[in-house]
Formats: sequence, C-alpha cells, structure tokens
Amino acid sequence: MDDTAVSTRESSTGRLWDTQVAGDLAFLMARANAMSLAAANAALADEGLKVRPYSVLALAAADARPTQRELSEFLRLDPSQIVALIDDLQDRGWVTREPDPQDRRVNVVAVTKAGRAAFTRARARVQRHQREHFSVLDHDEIAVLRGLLRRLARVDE
Amino acid sequence: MDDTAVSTRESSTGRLWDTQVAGDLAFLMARANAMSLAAANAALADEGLKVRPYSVLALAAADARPTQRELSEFLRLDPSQIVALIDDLQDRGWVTREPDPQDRRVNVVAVTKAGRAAFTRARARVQRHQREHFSVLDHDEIAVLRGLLRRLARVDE
DNA sequence: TATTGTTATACTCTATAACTATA
DNA sequence: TATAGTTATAGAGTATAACAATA
Repeated sequence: MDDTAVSTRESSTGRLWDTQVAGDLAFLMARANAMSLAAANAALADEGLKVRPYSVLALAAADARPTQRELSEFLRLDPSQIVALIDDLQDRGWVTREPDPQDRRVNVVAVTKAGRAAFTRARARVQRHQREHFSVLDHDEIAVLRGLLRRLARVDE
Repeated sequence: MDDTAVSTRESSTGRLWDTQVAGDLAFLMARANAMSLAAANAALADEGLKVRPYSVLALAAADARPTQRELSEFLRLDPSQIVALIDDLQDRGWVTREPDPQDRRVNVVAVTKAGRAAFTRARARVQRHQREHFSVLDHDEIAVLRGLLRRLARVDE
C-alpha cells in the first residue's frame, strides 16, 4: 500500500475525540441531539412537518387533550410559541382549540379526523427513521438509553 | 387532609408522559438536551461563556491545535459561525489564530496563557454542574449513558 | 390579584451564497 | 479547479414584556 507519503496534517477530526470535552455529557448530548433532530426533521419533511408541530399533533392524537399551558411545559417552549404552533396545525385542519367549559380561559387542543390520519402517516415515518438513525445501537441498548434519557428529561417535573 | 375538592383538571403534565411521543428517542433527547444546555450555560455565565465558545476553548486548551474547518465539523456548525466564535475568544485574549506554515490558507487555533487559566476555571464549574445536573443517575449509569451517546454522536465521522 | 392565551418586538441562532487568498 | 477562511444577509428560532378575558 502506498501510504508512505501521507500528509503531515491529520485530515480527520479523530484526534479531537480524545480530548476532555468529547467526554462531557453536555457536549455529547448536544451533538447526538443535533444529529437526531436533523434526521427526524428530514423524515417528517414529506408530510410538511417538523419535530415540534409533530409532537403537538401526537399529544392531540393521543387524546391527551393538553392545554396550551401544558404543551408549553412539556415541550419546554414559551407559551407564545405554542400559539403559532397550534395556529399552523389548525390552518391545516389537523387540530382544533376547544374552550374548556369549566375554565373559559383555557383552550384544550383536540385532534380532527384529518389530523389523526396525518399523524398515523407521520408516525410511521418517524418510527422508520428511529430504527435507521439509532441502528448503531442494538435493541437492548436502545431500551437502556430510553430509560436513562427519560429519567433525565423528567427531572424537574 | 382537605383534598376532597381537588380540581377536575389535573394541573400537572404527568399524564402526557404516558403518550407515545414521550417514548420517542428524538423527543427525549431534545428535552434532556435542552435541560442540560440551559444548566451548562448557566454554570458558565459567571465566566461570560456559553457552551459553544467553551468547547472551542477546551479544544485549544487541550493543545489539539484544531483548524477552523475541524472545529466546524466537530461542533456541527457552519464555518462562518466559527469565525465569530474565535473572534470573540481572540478579543478576550484567550486564543490566537496561528497560520499553518505548510498551508497558508489554514488557521490553527492555539490557547494563550490567560486562555488556559480561564479554561481551568470554567472547566471546574462545568464539572461541578455535571455532577449536580446528572445526579439523578448514579456513577455507573452515567458511564453507560456516556458510552451510548458517544457512539451515537460519532456515527457520521 | 393571578392566570390563560395572545400580540408585538427585539434578540440570537442558523443557513446560504459570494468573495479572497491560497493550493 | 478546489479549499480555508471571511463577509453579508435572510430566515428561523428564542425570550420578554404587555395586553384582554377570565378566574
């Protein structure tokens, strides 16, 4: 093999993975999340969705009847961002705002028939994506990761 | 205890955690990352740093002598964003751009004495933060999580 | 008085393309 | 021709404060 005249400069970033930061959970999580988010958004692009509106649709489709305030907490977004998110899904005819009769300040987000169908399609894509994107881990490892992330993600409830 | 007249509406978001999305790795990662990022940024705020510039400083302080291109790949940021990041650290006197004599197009990022001191202070804060923020997991669980995230984060190298 | 949803706005981050200097 | 770094800019995402309706 002719690798005698290899460049002085290592062309890859391999050696950067031997540094301290590369072991920081905050760094690893940020990088893994950026990759996962990009892949998930790509998977949802054909349905004209991204992860955020998909999550709202999913909660509505699960008949969880979330209030906008609850969505704000759960998705860790400002209430003002939830407005735009729901406006968009409502414009597509996928969800509706139902005023709570017991507290007329509150809107509950409900799914429509079309919304349920859209969610079913989107969910199939997301699940296929997850299998592919996380295929570097085996079934048991994924279960372990899910459990650990779940505990971290739920910490400040 | 007087909890007989409790409200009809569950005030917490607990029930949302029983839905399908709450098990999606993409969702869990996004949420766990958002929490971790906010905590890490808060930990670094006293040093006038955020996670991004801290990561650049860390790689320079590790004497990895990264090029701007390598930083771009490693941090998953556009090359144009690296410019501003390094400008800022350079203005503080913490890093310098050293032109590579072998390829004068290339800048290598090197740490200064002051930069090394700043990094030492910042690193102590970050490590303290990590211990606190991830304290819901025990030592072994953290090691497992780090290993799994590392494999995911390194996938497309 | 406090809270839900809403609007407006400013700020940060991100993505893209074009430019320069070197190779 | 191709690549490293830079600049400019538009778009997306985020954070904050103030407001109306209701509690």
